[in-house]
Parts: sequence; structure tokens; C-alpha cells
Amino acid sequence: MLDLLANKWSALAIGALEAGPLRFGQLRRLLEGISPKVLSHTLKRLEAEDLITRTVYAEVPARVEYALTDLGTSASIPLKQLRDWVEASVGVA
Amino acid sequence: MLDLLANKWSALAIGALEAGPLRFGQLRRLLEGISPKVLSHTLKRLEAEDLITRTVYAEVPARVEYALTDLGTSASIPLKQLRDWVEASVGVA
DNA sequence: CAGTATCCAAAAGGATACTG
DNA sequence: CAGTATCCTTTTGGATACTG
Repeated sequence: MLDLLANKWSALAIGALEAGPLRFGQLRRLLEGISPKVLSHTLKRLEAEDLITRTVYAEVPARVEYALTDLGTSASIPLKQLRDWVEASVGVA
Repeated sequence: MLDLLANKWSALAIGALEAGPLRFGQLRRLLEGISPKVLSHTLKRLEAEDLITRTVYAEVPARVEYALTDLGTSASIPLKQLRDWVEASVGVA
């Protein structure tokens, strides 16, 4: 589990989902530089750890939304603090 | 920088140093399972990012101590919260 | 749109042996 | 004691093309 959160993309993806559910393409744009393969794998790992849910809406075109679970929401708190620290320390360093 | 903290061993090493300076061998025992090579590399990266200091004492046998810098200490706060979350969530999951 | 497949490079991790 | 050297495996990341 620590292995999972101790991952740049996982931490950023959870951060992106803090404000609400997002679709694959939206996540891809928010997480600049991530390739579809890596994003896909990252989301699967997060889903396997029960940090996010994957919901498919039977529409045309298909819509898939990713959202934080309660566990994921609880994880987002310390993760946000870590991201905030990084951002703050950039100015220092 | 996020890449650095987003790393299992880095996060654990900083946690180990929270209580005070430690020597290489002490860190090695505390971070169970880490190999000397990986520990060495981890410490070098942390030192390069100015999160820890490496001090060599001219004794026989040689003594080398690693300690958190102010920056490292400030990083240890969010990292500890993350580790605490992981520990708490283990019981839940 | 939401991925998967393929190929590949780079980084991280791990075991073990050896050295100043 | 405090590492470094070597070898090898696993993980992660990244580009690009393709599909249900």
C-alpha cells in the first residue's frame, strides 16, 4: 500500500480526483505527460487497492468515470499535505 | 522532488531519522530488507536534495552519521501523516 | 471515448561479494 | 564500520499505433 501511494502518478491522480469524478480523457489532460498505458495501469492499481471506483455508463459514446472511494478520500488528505509541502519547498530550494 | 519523496525507501528513511541522527548500519537494521546498495543510493539522493546531511567523524573505526536538515524535518511532517494513514488503513482494509 | 498492444529505455530494487 | 562493485530481475515510464 505504501508502495502504491509512494508513486508520483498515483499521488497526482488521487489529487486530481479530489474535486470530483473524472473521465479517462480528463485525467489524461490533467496529469500532463502521462501516457495512456501508464494512466490505465495506475488507475487499475488504485482500483485494486480500493482507493477509487470505475463506473461505466452505458451511453454512446461510452463514458467511464473514476471517483475516489471513502478510503481514497481519506488518503487524499495526507497526500495533499505532501503535495503542498513539495510545492512550498520548491520556492525554498 | 516529488519523485524523490514518492519513494518507499526515502519516506521510510526520513521517518527513521525523525528521532535523531543514525549511522549507516543502524539505518540498515531499521529499514528491514534494504540492501546496502539501495540504502547508499537512497541516502545520496536525499543528501543531494538537501533533506539530510552526511557527517563523517574521524574516529577509528570511522563513524558516519545521517541527520535530517531543516528541510528534511519539514518534509517529515507530511510524510509521517502519510505513513500513519497507511498504518491506519491497513486495519481497515 | 477509453482504453489495449507492442516495443523499448530507464530507474529501482535485490543478492552477494568484496574493500578502505 | 561503511560502504562500493557486479550482476541480474522487476517495476515504471514513455511513444506510438491500433481497437471495441
